[in-house]
Amino acid sequence: MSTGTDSGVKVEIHAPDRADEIRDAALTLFAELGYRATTMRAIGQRIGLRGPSLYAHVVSKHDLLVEIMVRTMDDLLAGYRAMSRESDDVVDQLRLVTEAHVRYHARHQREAFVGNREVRSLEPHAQKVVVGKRDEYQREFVALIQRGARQDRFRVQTPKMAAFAVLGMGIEVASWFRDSGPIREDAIVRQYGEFALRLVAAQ
Amino acid sequence: MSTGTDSGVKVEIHAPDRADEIRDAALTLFAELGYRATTMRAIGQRIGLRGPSLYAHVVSKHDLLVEIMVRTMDDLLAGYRAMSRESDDVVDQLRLVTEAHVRYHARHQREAFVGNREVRSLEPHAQKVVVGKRDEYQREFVALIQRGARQDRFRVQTPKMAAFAVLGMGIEVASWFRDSGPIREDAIVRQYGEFALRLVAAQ
DNA sequence: CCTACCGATCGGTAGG
DNA sequence: CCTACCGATCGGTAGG
Repeated sequence: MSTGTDSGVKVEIHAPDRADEIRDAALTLFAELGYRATTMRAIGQRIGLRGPSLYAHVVSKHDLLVEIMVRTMDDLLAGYRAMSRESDDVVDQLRLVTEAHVRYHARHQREAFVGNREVRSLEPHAQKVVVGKRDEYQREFVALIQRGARQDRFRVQTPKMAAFAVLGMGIEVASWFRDSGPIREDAIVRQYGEFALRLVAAQ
Repeated sequence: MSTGTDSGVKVEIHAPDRADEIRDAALTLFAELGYRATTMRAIGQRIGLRGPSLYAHVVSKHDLLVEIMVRTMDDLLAGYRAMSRESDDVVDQLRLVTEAHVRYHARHQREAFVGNREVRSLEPHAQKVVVGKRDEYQREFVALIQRGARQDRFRVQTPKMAAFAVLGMGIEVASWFRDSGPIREDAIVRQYGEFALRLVAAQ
């Protein structure tokens, strides 16, 4: 066991066991084909197992989706909190949390794609949990922009709309960013941080 | 037959026949459940038919998806072109095409959701056609922002990133806008048009 | 971790 | 536009 950084957040790194391998294979296929179109057989095939063998390590296909989506939202929330603690200045905070948001979506495209596409594939209870976390994440951005507006550092009429615009442009990075493309991850992250400040007309 | 306006574009309005009814029911279910999870029986049920009866009006389930997605991209492209013809000023143009983009995503949430979620459910040929149209739409925004940058009306380092940011924030409107919510469609449309100009630091 | 297999679902066709 | 039905797929279990 050791610790590493990802989006600036300390995360546990441990030797990947079978369950982790399965989750990773599932994530790849859920992103490529969609949850419904992915079969347990295909997930097994990616790691040299037969479909039924997976059930020694995971509860069900649905449970794989839940674990993936809960982890995604927890990582985003942890990234937000870590970054907002880095500064007391609301302008810096908005830049930092936007950068973390965009970096996550550039680096974790599979998670972002599945998270946005498969919410409706979750059973009602799991959906409530995941949507709750997503709403919490969104509310953090809204509250931050409201704070900035109250301090007269941001010029926005509706903090909610500005927050959703910042979140939305960042989410879409997951759909077009390619590691092999001409635009570097750091360039995107910095540029979108700047875009966020422009959006709220930061003073 | 008569004509109406939608996103400022003249579109043919005709008495909806069975095929239109089926497409609309399919669109609703594709958006709610996803393409794979939607059955022909369920589509039929929404309009009082049995599953097999649909085949008198449509070729296949896949063909329904193709028709829906091609129409979506054609409507977006037509909206873009209609709006960009409304002005010679690049600042006005960016505001107008962003407004049309956002209005489409506020009004056609089902189409937007399916369009973004189900590209990978298309057969290779159909996927090439739809992705081609989407790329064309994106290139229009990039070219417009490049033009504005050359005229020194926009201050952007990478027109492509600014274009994708504008497109992305608008696309996400389809995920959170609710007709019954506190924010009115016109308010969103105007605000996002303004956001686009702020993003490119329009002079 | 495997093979064999069950039960259910579903797109599409046959034949009226 | 319907009922009856085929052929294929798939999540998950049994039993080793």
